[in-house]
Amino acid sequence: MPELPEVEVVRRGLEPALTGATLDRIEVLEPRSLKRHPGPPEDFVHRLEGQVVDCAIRRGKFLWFPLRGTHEALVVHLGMSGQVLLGDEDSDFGSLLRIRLEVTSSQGNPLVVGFVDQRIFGSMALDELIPTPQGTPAGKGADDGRIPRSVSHIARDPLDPHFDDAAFSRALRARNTDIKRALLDQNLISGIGNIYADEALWGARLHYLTPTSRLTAAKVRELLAEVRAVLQKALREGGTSFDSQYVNVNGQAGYFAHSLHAYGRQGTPCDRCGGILRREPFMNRSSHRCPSCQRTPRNR
DNA sequence: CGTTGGCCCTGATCGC
DNA sequence: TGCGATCAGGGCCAAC
Repeated sequence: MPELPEVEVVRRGLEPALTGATLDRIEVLEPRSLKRHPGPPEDFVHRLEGQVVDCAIRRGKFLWFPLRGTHEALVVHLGMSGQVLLGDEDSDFGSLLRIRLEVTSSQGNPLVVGFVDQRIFGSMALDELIPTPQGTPAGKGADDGRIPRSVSHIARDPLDPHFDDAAFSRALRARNTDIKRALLDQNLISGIGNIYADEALWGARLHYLTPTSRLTAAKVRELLAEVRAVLQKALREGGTSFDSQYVNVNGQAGYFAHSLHAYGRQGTPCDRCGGILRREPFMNRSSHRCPSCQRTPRNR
């Protein structure tokens, strides 16, 4: 479940179950799901077994779980198709189950966490926590500034109270690229993927190829407001689910797909002006826009 | 340095 | 029904 709202839904599902939980037994069914882990699967398993999870933190689309009394964390990224499901020893997580974690909750209840991932673009890893210069909470659910080394290059996300709007605006406008590529650059602003980029650009009436250098500070503020509005609304509706692939920790789908204005709506009328929405190739994926209220920018 | 294209994967679905 | 082509919501990194 890739973008910020879907990952936050997962974090909120895991937080009460895993805070204070002990990792009893770990089974790696697909070693490629550990591609971010620096050692072999046995190393991952042995270093993790017996550890206690302290909390559940998210920055952008990355999740991590600091381990009590250590400077390490279990890092989770869902990639394009990852799910984290909660169950018990009788749960059948299906043939796409890649990693299985047996835990005992802080209440003493046995639980099983299933990491399911069709495309194996997602992964789990054990990583060192390093301090950030500012020391402010590193992400949602954090109470200190420590962050996994492998996540430290990821920018804060727009729902983070420490996200710096003015610095973002300056950095964005200094770039020599188009606005959608910039919105998808997790080193500049994190948590936005193809769906919410298209939705925010529709909201701000911006074509995805608009050069960032042409944006005024006021337009960036407007865009940022649209980004936040769409992310928050999606979060309230439990995220976007097109199929059974994008679900919360209990396997349930979100409702935001009903609220989309642009993504996946090619051929249907724009909710704002009635123009027929288009889907166009972009960066080996696709972009969705209204041809009349998101006009193609003039060259230069 | 910043920017960009290509690539990593599997499985569901579509069109012939 | 069979089968190849196409597509999927992400991130990394080599090459420029």
